Amino acid sequence: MVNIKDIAERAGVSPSTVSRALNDDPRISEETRKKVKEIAKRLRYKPNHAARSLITRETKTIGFLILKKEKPLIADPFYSVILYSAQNELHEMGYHLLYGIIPHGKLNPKKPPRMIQEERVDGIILAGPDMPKEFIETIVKTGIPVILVDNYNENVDSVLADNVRGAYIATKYLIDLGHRNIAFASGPLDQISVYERWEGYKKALMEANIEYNSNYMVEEKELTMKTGRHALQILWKNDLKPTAILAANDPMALGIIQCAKDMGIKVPDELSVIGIDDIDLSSQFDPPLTTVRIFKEEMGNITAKRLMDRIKNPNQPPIKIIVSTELIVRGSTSFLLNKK
Amino acid sequence: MVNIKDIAERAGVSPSTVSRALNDDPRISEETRKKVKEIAKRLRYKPNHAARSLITRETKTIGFLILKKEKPLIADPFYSVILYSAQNELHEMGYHLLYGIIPHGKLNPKKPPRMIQEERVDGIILAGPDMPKEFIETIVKTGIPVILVDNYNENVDSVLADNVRGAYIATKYLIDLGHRNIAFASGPLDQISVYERWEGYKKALMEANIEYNSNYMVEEKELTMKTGRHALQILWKNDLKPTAILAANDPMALGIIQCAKDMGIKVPDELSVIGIDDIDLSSQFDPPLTTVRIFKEEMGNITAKRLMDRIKNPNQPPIKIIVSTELIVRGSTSFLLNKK
DNA sequence: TTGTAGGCGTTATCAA
DNA sequence: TTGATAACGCCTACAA
Repeated sequence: MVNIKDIAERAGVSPSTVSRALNDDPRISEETRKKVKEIAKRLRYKPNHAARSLITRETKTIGFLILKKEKPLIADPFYSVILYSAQNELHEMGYHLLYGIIPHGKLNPKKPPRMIQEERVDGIILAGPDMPKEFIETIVKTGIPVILVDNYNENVDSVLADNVRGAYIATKYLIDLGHRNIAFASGPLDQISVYERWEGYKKALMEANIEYNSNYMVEEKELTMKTGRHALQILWKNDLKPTAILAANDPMALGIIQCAKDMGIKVPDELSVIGIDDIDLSSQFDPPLTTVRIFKEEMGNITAKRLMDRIKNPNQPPIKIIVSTELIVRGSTSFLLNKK
Repeated sequence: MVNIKDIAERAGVSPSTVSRALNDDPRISEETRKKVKEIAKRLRYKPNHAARSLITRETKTIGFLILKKEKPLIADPFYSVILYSAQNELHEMGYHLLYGIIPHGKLNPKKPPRMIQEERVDGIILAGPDMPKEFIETIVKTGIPVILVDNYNENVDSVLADNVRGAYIATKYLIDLGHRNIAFASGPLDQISVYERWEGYKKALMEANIEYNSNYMVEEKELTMKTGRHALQILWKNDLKPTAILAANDPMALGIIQCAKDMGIKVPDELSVIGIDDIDLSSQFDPPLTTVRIFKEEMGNITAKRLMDRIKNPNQPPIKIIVSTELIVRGSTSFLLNKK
């Protein structure tokens, strides 16, 4: 690979002049700058990253860390989109993305990840709600800029969807359709986004003077189609069956719809179902799922931008960025039919 | 961050001794080695990556490149799994993964990606069937070790699922169930894996002396539930309707099942449907999808391992690794019922 | 078995 | 406006 010295020789100047010309140092003559740049281009010169970062102490690389649970070895499409859009944004700004996925068992919350210890990254994105608090704080202590996506910690920047409002507008929509017996098929409440959705659900009920009924709330361990099915079976044991269900996310909603079909319950005539996420599948389902859209791509972009900003200006107080949500009405919800 | 000099001082030896002790150079005394390592550990020393790679010319980093189409901004779960398992394997071997996603329009096939030009990676994984040939060859020309996943090029290593056999065993299974009118809901044939699946399908027909009927083949532009639905509608226009359909992948198969339900066609009684991929959803579907399992995780692992091997021993001829496939019988297929 | 010195490619400092 | 020189942290001849 061609280096700065090669260019210097050909241009008849010193290596430091070349370096300055290439970095647009103002105190270099237009003439030499031009000449140097031309030669550099002709020779397809690219600065050696290791050498540069050794002295500048900048890697122009951002780490993206995500935790992996044992059981569902699925890569969650939600984070795939975040990953994509974040890297896209970073690339525009001349940064690279170092991707790390930590198997759940292997995490040592007291030890910063290798990419930080080896000084391979200038900042780090922590994705997902199950990042242990202690681990986050270990990383913060290293002094590296950090940002959280789909998670919250008061000491660092974070980007979240407006889950409270998302669940709220979904529930309110059901109420406006005439429903009163509205259930919430929940996931693990220790995940902040799930918890917030639960809050939004309750808030809408309260505003409509509908009493919260704990029999209408099922807390599942996971957010999958399978647990959705399971939730419906539990809910259906109630004497007074719900006429509408808000699911904590789309896969659960889809599971509920499927299970309802199996049980001979008509969706949406006998049961309205609404999800949260707007995954791709939802629009293709039968019936197409009414749901709350999360702007995932925007979340990824914003995460990247905010992290860059913090790297440039480190002395800012932590902020929490809430990305709005939007109701998408499709076919899985309908007016309450007066059957009794 | 603590460096080799800090350790040297504390240990009362020279920096080079520290370096040697840490790298297990045999001509260092057990005693000093022990002492040095202990201090290093206590001080949480991690070698600075930039400095090391500047001299060793090794980055201990592998690039993972994937193309992004304009339309479906979805991150394909297939590659998410490959990505995960490859990075997992690389991590075990002390390597990092630099993730790059190229928007389809932005690709310049004549220009190696920035991560290569800046010498940030020791090798590169190219994922996906739509990587332009010219681009692959541009990269090969740089001399960097390359491996392809779900794609093939005679000049480089590649890892593929055994698509021919997968489609073959699926089709054969349908034939063994008594079906004769078997359709193939295809995706774009310029994708190697789709093409191979088509071949496997034809091979099974031929062996059973069933004539290939081009009316039973629909080539869709994409491999989604939507195109699956569309394919069924086309196929159903035939005078002699198929009694079984092999879909080019699982989402298409699921779309076919859904559409069949809408049209009042009973699956599997009136129509057997079989997919290829075994995505997570398939087992949860109603009816659960009979499909051909692709060992995605294994493909990712093997890709990483082979690339490492090639980095260590560069002078090997290119090889093509075919990972076997496996039939998973579930509920979407059944014996042909004699209705006429 | 260990230490000294030089160099990897780049940028930063100090002179000129 | 430019050049020489040092330095970043590590590794590796060569010397001791």
